Amino acid sequence: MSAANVRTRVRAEMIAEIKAVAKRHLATDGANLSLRAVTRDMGMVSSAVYRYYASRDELLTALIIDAYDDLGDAVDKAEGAVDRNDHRGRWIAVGREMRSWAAAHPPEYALLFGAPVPGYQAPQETVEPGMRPLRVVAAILRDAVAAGALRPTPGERLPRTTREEMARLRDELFPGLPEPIVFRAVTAWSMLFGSISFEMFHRYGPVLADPAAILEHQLTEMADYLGLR
Amino acid sequence: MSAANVRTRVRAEMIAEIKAVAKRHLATDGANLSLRAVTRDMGMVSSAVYRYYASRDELLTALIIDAYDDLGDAVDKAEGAVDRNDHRGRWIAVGREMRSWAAAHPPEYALLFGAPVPGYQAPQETVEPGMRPLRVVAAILRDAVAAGALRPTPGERLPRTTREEMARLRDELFPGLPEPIVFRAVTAWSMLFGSISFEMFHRYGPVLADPAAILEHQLTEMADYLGLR
DNA sequence: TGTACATCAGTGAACGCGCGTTCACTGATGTAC
DNA sequence: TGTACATCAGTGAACGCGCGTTCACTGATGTAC
Repeated sequence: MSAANVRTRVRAEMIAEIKAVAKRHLATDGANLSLRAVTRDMGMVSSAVYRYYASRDELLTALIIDAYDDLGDAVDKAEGAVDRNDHRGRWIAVGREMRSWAAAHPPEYALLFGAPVPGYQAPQETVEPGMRPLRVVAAILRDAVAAGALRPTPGERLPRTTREEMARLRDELFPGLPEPIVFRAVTAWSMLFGSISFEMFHRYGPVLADPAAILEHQLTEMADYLGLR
Repeated sequence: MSAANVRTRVRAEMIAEIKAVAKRHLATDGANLSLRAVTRDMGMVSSAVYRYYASRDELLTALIIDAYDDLGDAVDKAEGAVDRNDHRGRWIAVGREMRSWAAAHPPEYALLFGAPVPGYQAPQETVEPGMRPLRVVAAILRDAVAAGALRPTPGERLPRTTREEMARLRDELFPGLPEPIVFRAVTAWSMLFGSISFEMFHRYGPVLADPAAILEHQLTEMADYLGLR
């Protein structure tokens, strides 16, 4: 309750407002977000934002991290609500929630998963929050293997470079999983993003009537592919 | 050889040069392509470009159509080189060529398949060239069905809305194919784009050593999934 | 083949707008004694 | 509790740059007779 806390709190509120306004601008401007436009909306002078962010890129980074965390929280929550032994249901919950979140936050989705912003290099600190959903998938597969609930993949032979790649990925993300399963996880994950991106970026041509239903079915087919039962 | 042809030819060359320079700029500027920068590179005054394109968006549209056609040609050529009865090989050739083309033209890939350019609405004339590769896939599946070379998909029940959606898609793109096969084609296609986009937009985190090999294996798994033998 | 006229490409200046960032400043808020 | 000083948020002007598009113009190229 010290006096200092007032200034600190006001500062936190300002940061929150800047980000909120900036998020609204993402919707129309995409990645060429304008600091001046943001401050204009807030009734401030453009230079004032430099009390909070050292540059436009720093604000962009903050928005990216926020978005990844928001997505990560949503996925955690959705997946956490499913019975731990229902590995198939957990996987589907993750995919379904990824799509729901994207549909609810199109500009953020584009920012995180669309083409990189020209001239902007995402700093290291964005990497870890970006991995959260995939880590959840890794945990599901790990649990399934531990419970003996993963149908073995048909004895397939990965090419050597690919197998090494998957081993590397396992060490980072999928501890303890055999390479072919890591491989299938990557493939299913690609499918998920391809499908969501098609919908979000309107690449299906004519608008689909019920993209959620389509994804739902795709997720069950990918569950089979992953060997989840 | 009439005199008029000279002016016409020069004009065509100018258009080609404008597009070539604009393509180079796509690489650095992405979708916020600048007409002034293009004309500057050509040693022209900025207003001169209006003799060739009525607006920046018109130039963007021309670039998009060119890119779709370039991709379409590449896919046609790659797929056409495979034995007609090797349906599996034809599918793999399509996917492989899509990736090669993307890897060779990252800015064009981002333009076609990344997040939509803010404030730019792709006109109708870009739709048809954009469908070309998927039409090739449709032809492969049609041939495979006609040759009795498609393993039947396990008797799966699509949800009603999804089945209707697939029937609609069939009428547009996949004449004569049963809904479950259309569905699997859409899913495999999503996987392909997800995988290419992950690579092109650097969403795999650390750079992969051999993304082409990974995609190759993914394509064979998707061939199994499609029922191609 | 030569001449008068029409077409068209490219110029240069301008309009009106946008942007990120810096800097010296005012005035309010917080801290130390 | 009151006062002197330090911190910090926000201002307003400016720098130096970018952009798309319009417009009246010059001069070269092409066409009709």
